[in-house]
Amino acid sequence: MCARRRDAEGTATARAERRAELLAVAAEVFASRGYSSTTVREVAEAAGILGGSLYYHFDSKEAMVDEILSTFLDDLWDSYERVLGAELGARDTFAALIAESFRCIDLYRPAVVIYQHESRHLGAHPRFAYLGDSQRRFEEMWISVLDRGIREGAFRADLDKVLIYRFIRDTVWVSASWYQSGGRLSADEIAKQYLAMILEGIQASPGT
Amino acid sequence: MCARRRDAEGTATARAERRAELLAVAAEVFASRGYSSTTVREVAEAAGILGGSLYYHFDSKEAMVDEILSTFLDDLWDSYERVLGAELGARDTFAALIAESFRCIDLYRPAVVIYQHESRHLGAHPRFAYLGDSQRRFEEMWISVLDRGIREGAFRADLDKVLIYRFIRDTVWVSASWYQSGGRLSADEIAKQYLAMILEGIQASPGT
Amino acid sequence: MCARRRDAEGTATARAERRAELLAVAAEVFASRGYSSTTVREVAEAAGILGGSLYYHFDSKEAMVDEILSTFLDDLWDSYERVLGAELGARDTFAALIAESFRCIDLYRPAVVIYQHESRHLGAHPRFAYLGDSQRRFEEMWISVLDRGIREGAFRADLDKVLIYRFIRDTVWVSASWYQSGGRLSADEIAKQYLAMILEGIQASPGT
Amino acid sequence: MCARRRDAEGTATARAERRAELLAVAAEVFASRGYSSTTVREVAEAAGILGGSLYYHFDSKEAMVDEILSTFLDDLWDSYERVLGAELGARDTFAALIAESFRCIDLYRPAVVIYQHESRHLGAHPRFAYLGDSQRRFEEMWISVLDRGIREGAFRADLDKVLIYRFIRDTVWVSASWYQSGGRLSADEIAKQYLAMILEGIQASPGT
DNA sequence: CATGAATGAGTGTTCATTCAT
DNA sequence: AATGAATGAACACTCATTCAT
Repeated sequence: MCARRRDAEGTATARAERRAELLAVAAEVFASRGYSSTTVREVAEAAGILGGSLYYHFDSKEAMVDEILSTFLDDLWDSYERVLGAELGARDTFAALIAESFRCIDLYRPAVVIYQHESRHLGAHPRFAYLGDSQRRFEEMWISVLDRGIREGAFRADLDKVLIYRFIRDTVWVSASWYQSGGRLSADEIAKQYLAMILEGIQASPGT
Repeated sequence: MCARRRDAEGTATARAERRAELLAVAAEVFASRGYSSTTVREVAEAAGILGGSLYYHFDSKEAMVDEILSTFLDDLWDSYERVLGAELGARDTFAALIAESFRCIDLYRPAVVIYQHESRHLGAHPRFAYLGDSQRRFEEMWISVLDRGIREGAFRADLDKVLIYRFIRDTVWVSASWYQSGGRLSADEIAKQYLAMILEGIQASPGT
Repeated sequence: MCARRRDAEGTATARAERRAELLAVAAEVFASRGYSSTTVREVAEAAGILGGSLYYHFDSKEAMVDEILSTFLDDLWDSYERVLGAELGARDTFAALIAESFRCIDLYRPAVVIYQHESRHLGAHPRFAYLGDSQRRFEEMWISVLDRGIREGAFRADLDKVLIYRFIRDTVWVSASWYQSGGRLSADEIAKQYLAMILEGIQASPGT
Repeated sequence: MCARRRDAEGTATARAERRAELLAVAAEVFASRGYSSTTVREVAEAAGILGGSLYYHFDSKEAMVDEILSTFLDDLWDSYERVLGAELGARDTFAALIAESFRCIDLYRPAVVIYQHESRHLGAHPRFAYLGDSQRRFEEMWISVLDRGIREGAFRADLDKVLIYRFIRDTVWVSASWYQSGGRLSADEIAKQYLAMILEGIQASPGT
């Protein structure tokens, strides 16, 4: 019985590991070649197997992106909620959200790239309704943090709130398209400098 | 003679106008659905004709994007060169380049969106080598302006130059994906506020 | 009235001439590129007009080959019948038929080439049933001449009649594919040497 | 181990056999309907599969003809070289070449037919440059054999050499268009009678 | 007579997917 | 788990043909 359970666990784990391996490969390929221009054969080839064999592990090409994207988004929202639950001041919340975003970019770079390129396109299918939901929730969250920051006097009041939101969102998330884990600059370092640019701008301070 | 010339001009113009019309439609569709996921039939349908009819005007789907992208890039570089030729200070050059960029986003929004989504993918073909060339030239130009600004004391010296470049490039150009000509905010207004955010940041000034 | 008739005749003639011109061009193009691989546009271009304009003169691409082939076959059969009507001996009939064949190759080279390449393919359509009829009549005629020649002692009796027929037919008609009117050898000269080879072979005579 | 090797051989062989089967079908269809008027779907249907399925085995329609033609030409030239290497007299070389030609017509009838109908057309593409090469080599070879035969006194000197060459080439190879393997006359028998006609002609000998 | 824009059926080809092995 | 042959719908593109001008 014990042996059996160990076996069952072993194969279940092995299966999950193989899935994860294949998804990592798929994410990388989808990110670099684009989801719809990538063929299932290319994904399979990158994984060292034949096209048809992927269908033992996944129901469809769509199911692969689905899992890639939802895994990433689930982790992202978990971390965002942890930050929001800490009940910090607006500025510190803001800084923490930026840091968490870069952490996720570091961890899920291919998924982020796919998200940016394909979310509008995929969002049309009911299966991917969660992409739109996430986006809306995302906007609400940031606008609310910005709002609070303006009320608290941490952020400028002379700018359009929605414009600030988009400015930040775009600049942060698009960095996934050039970010390289293990590159010249760490995710932390990029996060730090990006936070500085967003908050203080790139202009030399008059007093410096 | 006069009639003849008018006729000749008329037909040549009519042809060019039809091309421009169809290209505008194609650009819009490519931008919203993605180049490779858009079928030629969809473009044609959006133009109110049948798929095959597009081939009377254009050699291929590729030829369409080619014309869309190169028209945009030609105009962009013309205006950039006008700015650089004016020999302003680094800060003013910087501001003028941002303004010109937003002017082009306003004029060529679909082309810009296509450029961002497809340039890496298309750049692989020799036909689209100019996309890579443009990108390199673009980076050199901005880095050189930033360099000059740092030397002139206009920009902060404590940030990574390449990071600043990417920060600006991403934030400016990605705005094409949500910008709506005739929307709540004009291109000029967006350019102004973006310039403020880039230069001064979103943090409330201590003295205010 | 007289002027009118002259005009009417003039235009009717002009029309017929234009048709003939266009058919000559079409025949040349069909012969060199193959009927089905030749596009109507290519024919038109070779004639210096646009594709659609051919439809003022002809009902269809098919109608063009039809006219090209039937014109040739009508002339061929007229001349064959003249030969057969002369009631010569088998050998002289044979020689005259060969000569007439080469005369037609000279006059209708492109039509002959088209006939050889496309007759089986076109013959499937009821419109081109006459191609098959012609072929059958052709075989009967030659077999009967050969038969008579064998009975008269002019031709060898130790060979398969059908084989002789095919041997001659192939060697004569295929020459259309390389024959050039106005080339090094005239049609007459080729006819003479071919007749010699067919009758006497290429072996050196023992007595020479 | 033995089982494995058999398996490996088995699959490789099975694949090669399937290719050969499909190529044989394709050759037959191309030969009877013409290469460019034959659709890939027709080839597939003749093979009992669907159009797209052919692309599992072959890269393109072009790749199919390519393989069909080059397989035939490779074998043809191998056998020609064996004949030429035997260093026989001109007449025997001549006879052996004719015999080998008919052997190849018997073996590769559809390929021969395709070669005759499409070689000019296909030869334009660089991929099929070997068709032109083969043709030139072919002419050189025959002309040289004829030359030698004339010098040796085996062949008549009063005929145009190039004309003899074309006479033979056409008459021999066009026979592929009507030859039926397993028909009334065997390839050997046809070769024998053709050789007789070419060498001695069809005229009754004076002494007989 | 000829143009040029459009049609629509059909072509070669691709590709996600299936399934017996 | 993976293979490999096959499917079939969809794609970019071609081309004979039409027709208002």
